[in-house]
Amino acid sequence: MAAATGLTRATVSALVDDLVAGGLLTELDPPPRTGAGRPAVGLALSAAGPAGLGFEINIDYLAACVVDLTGTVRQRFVEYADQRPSGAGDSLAALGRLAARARLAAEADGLTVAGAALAVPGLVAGGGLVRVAPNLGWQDVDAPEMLRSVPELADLPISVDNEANLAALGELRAATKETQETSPTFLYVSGEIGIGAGLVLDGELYRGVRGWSGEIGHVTVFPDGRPCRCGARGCLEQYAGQEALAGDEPLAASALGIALAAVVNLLDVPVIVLGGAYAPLFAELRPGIEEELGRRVLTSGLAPVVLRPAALGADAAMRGAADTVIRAVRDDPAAWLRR
Amino acid sequence: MAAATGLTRATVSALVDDLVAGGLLTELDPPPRTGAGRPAVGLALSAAGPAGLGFEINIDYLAACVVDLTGTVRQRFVEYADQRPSGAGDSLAALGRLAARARLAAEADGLTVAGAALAVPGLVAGGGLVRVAPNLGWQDVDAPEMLRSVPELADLPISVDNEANLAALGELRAATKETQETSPTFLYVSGEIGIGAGLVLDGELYRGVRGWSGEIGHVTVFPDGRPCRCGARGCLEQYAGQEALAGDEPLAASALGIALAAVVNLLDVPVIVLGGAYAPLFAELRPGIEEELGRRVLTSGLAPVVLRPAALGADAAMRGAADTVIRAVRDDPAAWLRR
DNA sequence: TGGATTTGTTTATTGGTTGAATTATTTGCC
DNA sequence: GGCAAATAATTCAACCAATAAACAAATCCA
Repeated sequence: MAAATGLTRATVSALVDDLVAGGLLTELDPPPRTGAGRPAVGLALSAAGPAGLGFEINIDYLAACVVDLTGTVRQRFVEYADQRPSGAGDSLAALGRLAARARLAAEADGLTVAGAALAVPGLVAGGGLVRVAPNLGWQDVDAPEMLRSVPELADLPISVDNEANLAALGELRAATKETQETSPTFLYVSGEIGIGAGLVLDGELYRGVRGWSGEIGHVTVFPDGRPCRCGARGCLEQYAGQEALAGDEPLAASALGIALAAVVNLLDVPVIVLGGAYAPLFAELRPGIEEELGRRVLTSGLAPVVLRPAALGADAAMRGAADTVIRAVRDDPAAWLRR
Repeated sequence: MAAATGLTRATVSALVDDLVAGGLLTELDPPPRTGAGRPAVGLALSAAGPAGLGFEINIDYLAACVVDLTGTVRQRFVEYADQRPSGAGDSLAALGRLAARARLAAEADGLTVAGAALAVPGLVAGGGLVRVAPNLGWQDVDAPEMLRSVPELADLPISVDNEANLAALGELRAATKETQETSPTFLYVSGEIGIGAGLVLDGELYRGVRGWSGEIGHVTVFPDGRPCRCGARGCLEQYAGQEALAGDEPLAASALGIALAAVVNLLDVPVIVLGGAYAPLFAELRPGIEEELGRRVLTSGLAPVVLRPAALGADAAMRGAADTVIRAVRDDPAAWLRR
């Protein structure tokens, strides 16, 4: 570690001692074999320290999970039920109960939940206010406030973010764990009734100046095409949204390919992850998308764009939500130790 | 400054002393009036310290300039001549002579040129190799190597970058100076024979993983439209490139608007700057572009996209190039003091 | 078993920041 | 004109985190 950071061994020792004492790191009991010389003490993120509570509310399910520092899912609760008739109050109350169960189970397991984050399929303003979630029928819902009224969650900092953004973060965590790459760049595309995207640039989610990035569903594919509920014509959503997919649409893959080619031409994104309803359809969609990418991406001859399905499936958003909590601890461990 | 940085006045004093001694800052002679109490010593970036040498090679001109720490252009040389028949060797030799004149004039004026950067209308690989500059007829030209063979430039670090990227940096500098905003987000679009773009996110140029970002000219506008030299159909370049503009094209503004709407939907970019050949045509292009943006950007009802012409005109790229040198000094002044 | 090798700890030292006190220079009021 | 209040800059001892170098510990290999 000293070699990797440029600090002296003494400094690293002092810092590591603090982190071990604070429960963020643990020393591995069978020390790793390192060859000649005194064996190094193995270090790993602690599985007993702070944890993140992530939850998601979507059209047909509620879900909550607790993820520890190592990225392992320690608790996972899913409740399938159509949320559209419920209204925000009932949905959030039910989600609160689910989350409370997850938290209690995790703390019985020795974890300390450091915070919570909620994924919603809609536009979220700063402060966690859900501006509008069209498919849930929500408008201006103060989700953190309502969740905090559950006694078991009252003391937690609760943040809210868009489902596609958090799913992208979930996939980011999965990708950095899988490959060794520390700061990958990719676009996560979530096909639901609408189409959202989360853009990860150099290992960081790019939310846009006002948090309105990722609206790939309203990128124009056919300028004079079908009218969209947004008022424009030819939006991607009309050709590759869930309704279009259900209607045996030959245009879905091609339309996606055209829109994704624009993203790659603009941003030089080397990897595209297909999630939501696209994940199970990956095999069928792939050829059509790749054909358009190959044709329309200027640099496709130099390096082809990699296309893959979401590694976490439907859990991506909830896992990403939990990960935002973990990430906050990891980014400033001293703040956690001072608490 | 102590209040702004959170450091103590003692610390700020010590650091400022170093910067003044090193010629990076100067104390203002008539101290600014601050009200009651002992007047503060005014500080400003030194106009006599390190400076950046920026140059540009384009189809019909060569240009070089020297910009000081304050952002003021201290020397500016432009030589109009068609570079297409010249070949890379002759063009770079002529540019080298121009740059040498600029440097000597600047140093006679008390400046120390800290480095140089070159803007080219083409794809640049890491290390400054110009992969391809289609409109100059260049292929795999080691521009830094050839420029360093000019004796007056031999000792300078020379970098090379794409014209649109550097022009975006030039506009960034102009925008931060104009408004107080420290890290603006905008897209700079350069209309030349091809169409390039430089994307500035939160005050930083985003080059893409492999440096291939900004290829907005090959974003699809009409999927089954005109064939493009890149092999695809319906690329923006075919409708809003310089040739299309010259041909009295009613589609140029609308096509641009469609492509720009995609950028805004994806990235939530609040400002778009039109440069290159678009700058003088701004008034004509604006209504058509704004119409499409209003229609196709999902959040245009919440906050309209701001459209403006390039503040620096044709000098943007060269100024941006010089600014990269200045920026390096500003980002790590200690390195400059240690030199 | 002993030397080579690598890791971890101890120790005095250093360099940069802090905090409090001090000095300097103005404005505004009587 | 003089004095108080306000603000800025400097000085200096104390502190803290990181360093460097020496030392101790634990392994491998001959």
